[in-house]
Amino acid sequence: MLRSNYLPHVKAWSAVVSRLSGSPDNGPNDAIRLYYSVVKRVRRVSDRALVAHSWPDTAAFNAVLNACANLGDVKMFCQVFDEMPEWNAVPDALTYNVVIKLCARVDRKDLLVCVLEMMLSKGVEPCITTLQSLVAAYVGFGDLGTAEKLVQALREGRRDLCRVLRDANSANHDANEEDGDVFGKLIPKSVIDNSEPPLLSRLYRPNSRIYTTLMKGYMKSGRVSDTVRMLEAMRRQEDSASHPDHVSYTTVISALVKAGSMENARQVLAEMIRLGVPANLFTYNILLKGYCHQLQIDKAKELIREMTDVVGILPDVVTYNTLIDGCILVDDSAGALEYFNEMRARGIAPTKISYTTLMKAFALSGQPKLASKVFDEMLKDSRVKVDQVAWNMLVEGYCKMGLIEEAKSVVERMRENGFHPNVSTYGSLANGIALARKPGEALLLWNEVKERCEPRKEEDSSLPLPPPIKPDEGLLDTLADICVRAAFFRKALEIVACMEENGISPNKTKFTRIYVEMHSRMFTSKHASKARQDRRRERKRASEAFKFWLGLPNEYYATEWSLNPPGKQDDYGSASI
DNA sequence: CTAGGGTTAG
Repeated sequence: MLRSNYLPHVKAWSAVVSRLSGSPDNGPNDAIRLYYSVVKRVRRVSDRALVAHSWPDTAAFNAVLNACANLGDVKMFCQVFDEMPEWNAVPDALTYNVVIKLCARVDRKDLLVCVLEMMLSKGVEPCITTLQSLVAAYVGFGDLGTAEKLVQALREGRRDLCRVLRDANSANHDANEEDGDVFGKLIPKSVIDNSEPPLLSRLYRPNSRIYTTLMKGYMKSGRVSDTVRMLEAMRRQEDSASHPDHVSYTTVISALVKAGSMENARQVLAEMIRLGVPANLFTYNILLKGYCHQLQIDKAKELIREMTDVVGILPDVVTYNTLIDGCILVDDSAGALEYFNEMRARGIAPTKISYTTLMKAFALSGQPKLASKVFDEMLKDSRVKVDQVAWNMLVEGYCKMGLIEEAKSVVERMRENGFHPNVSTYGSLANGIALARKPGEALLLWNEVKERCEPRKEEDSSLPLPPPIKPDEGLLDTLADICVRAAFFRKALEIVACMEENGISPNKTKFTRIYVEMHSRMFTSKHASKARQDRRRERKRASEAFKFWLGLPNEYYATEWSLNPPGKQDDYGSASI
């Protein structure tokens, strides 16, 4: 079989897998597919030793596992992991670092310490980035307390890190057991039963990456002074490996920019320059965003001039995307277009974010036709792939103008192209419907939203059902608002019940005001015909139920509950709050 | 230059 000679060397195919594993869009899936296509061909060769050069090694597995982790696919991860012995590939520190990343992706904070313990018990020595991954994972969970304890323990030269983490974790037992059986084999929780946890085999000094990871935690949670204090502490460190570098400074600048302290942010930049720590494009882009958000476009332009002319850093696509968004913030859609064209003229390729941001400029300024033209350009540009956000922006453009029919036909096209509307799409439609004053459309929309809220059942997955959605406050409040105004009280009650199921408290004050202003004199006409009164009965019942929910005086206060027809009790079901 | 600190769109 000559064919077997055509099997690529593991170094070659795993390099591709590695590159794909972290790339956006379908990269991780392609990575896994590539792995299986090679492995399948190797398995077909009767004497596998002949194609040993193609066997996946530990590095190849790490790349595939990274793809699984990026997808958050625990089942696939365990499946690939279990195939390692077949090829004599032994998990190394990097493999377990990817496991840590997987735990972070799928919300299993409780398993982080188990990974560390398993590494130690299997004799795999953690590397410094293992510890950084752990810090990053805790930071990602918003658990800065544990992240701090971890860093502090490292600083103190402690080797009982597992003990430290177990103690920190003992507070929260609410582990998500759903993946337990899948994870069970990979990371046995039994390791943390009674016995004293293993000790680190050596000491680890925190480096500036670890400190910066913790700083990022402070930054993300808006703790500006802690971020700045961390920088100061790093500067006082004796060992140069923990001194702040350009990323540390940039993180501080990011924290200050987020807090709107542009003056202070500029001072940190000046400090970087003074100390000879090179600011880079990231640093400038962050500052740029700050000026745009402060609506200081002039300052933004000045900064770019300084960056280009003095420092010699050229703007990139992110710079331009930020500037385009900055124009939108000051209602300058023409300026947004100018920057877009300037960018292209300079040979900087627009990304899907560039196109979508430019669409936003036209959508928000009431020019859906122009937004649509940008969308068409995007479709023609082979370098970018139209995604959900772009479709949503197109829908938003029409909804912003109350052009419901156009918006609906875009949603149809969107479906034909394989994208299901999401909460954001529905939010735009709801706003458009409110603007167009077409409450009948709101009923249709609510029916669809209601369908998508239902948890899907495994059995009837014969058809590719759209994924379930978790409606947000904006969407439900808008729908309820429309229904209350249109006196669709039955539907309004359904929607507010849905809000409460999703932990959103409906704005009763607002709905009461709308009810009193618009409907308090409803059903008071004495001149209606008998037939008309009959037709109105159901609506009146709904109205009373809604008043009951609002806490307004209603006929239930004056009437015996038992007077309701027994079979009709359910009518009020959604009102029983 | 793969897991591994800092930027942009709904």
